[in-house]
Amino acid sequence: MKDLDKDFYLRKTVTVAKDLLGKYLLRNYNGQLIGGKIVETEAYLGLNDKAAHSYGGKITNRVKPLYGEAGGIYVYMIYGMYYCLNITTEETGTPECVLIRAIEPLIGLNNMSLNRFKKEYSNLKERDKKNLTSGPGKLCMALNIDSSLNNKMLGEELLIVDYDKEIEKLLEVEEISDSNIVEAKRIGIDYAEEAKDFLYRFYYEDNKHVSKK
DNA sequence: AATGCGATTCTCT
DNA sequence: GAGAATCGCATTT
Repeated sequence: MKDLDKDFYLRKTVTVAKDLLGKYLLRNYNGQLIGGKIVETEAYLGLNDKAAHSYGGKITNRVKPLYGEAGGIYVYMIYGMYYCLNITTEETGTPECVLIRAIEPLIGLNNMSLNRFKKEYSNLKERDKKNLTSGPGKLCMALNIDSSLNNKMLGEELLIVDYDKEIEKLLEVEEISDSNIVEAKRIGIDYAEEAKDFLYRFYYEDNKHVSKK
């Protein structure tokens, strides 16, 4: 199990967003790994993307991580109560990133359930099992991702890896097989004028942990 | 110093 | 489908 190379993130943001589907997002949590398979992402391009925090190349305290090295972590708070996780892409100085919108929970189910619902996973109804990590705020809650990770690099507390034998051993439930990748408009950015129609959202068509169909 | 609001989620209806 | 929760940050005074 090895973190993806920096070169993976040193590519077009839209390409990275699409290629992150199927990778495994893992959180180092109390000495254990918890997480699952990425099933939904969005690309945010920066300079010409009115939906992006870095639109026009603005540099504020909040968005500084976006200007850092590819493979960095950008976590911001939204609506005063949720966090969203992004991974930076492209060359240093190019403020672009990929928002991780949903994962399929596969490893550390009970820990994720306790973080989200203060209940054992075995006590969850089907509805809540589906709800565990099916949204950007939800997955941050389940994986205990907050602003303490902001502006750090992937690899220690948080990592993204390819499927391999080690991952296979950690799986606690059967995976949903990868289906068609859908390209869609991004969620929650109706204010972004022409950018609201960009097809920068990607998800697996048949995966039930995608936030919205 | 004050204001306005959001890359969301949950609970009702 | 509508409304509330809740606060850090960007922008304006």
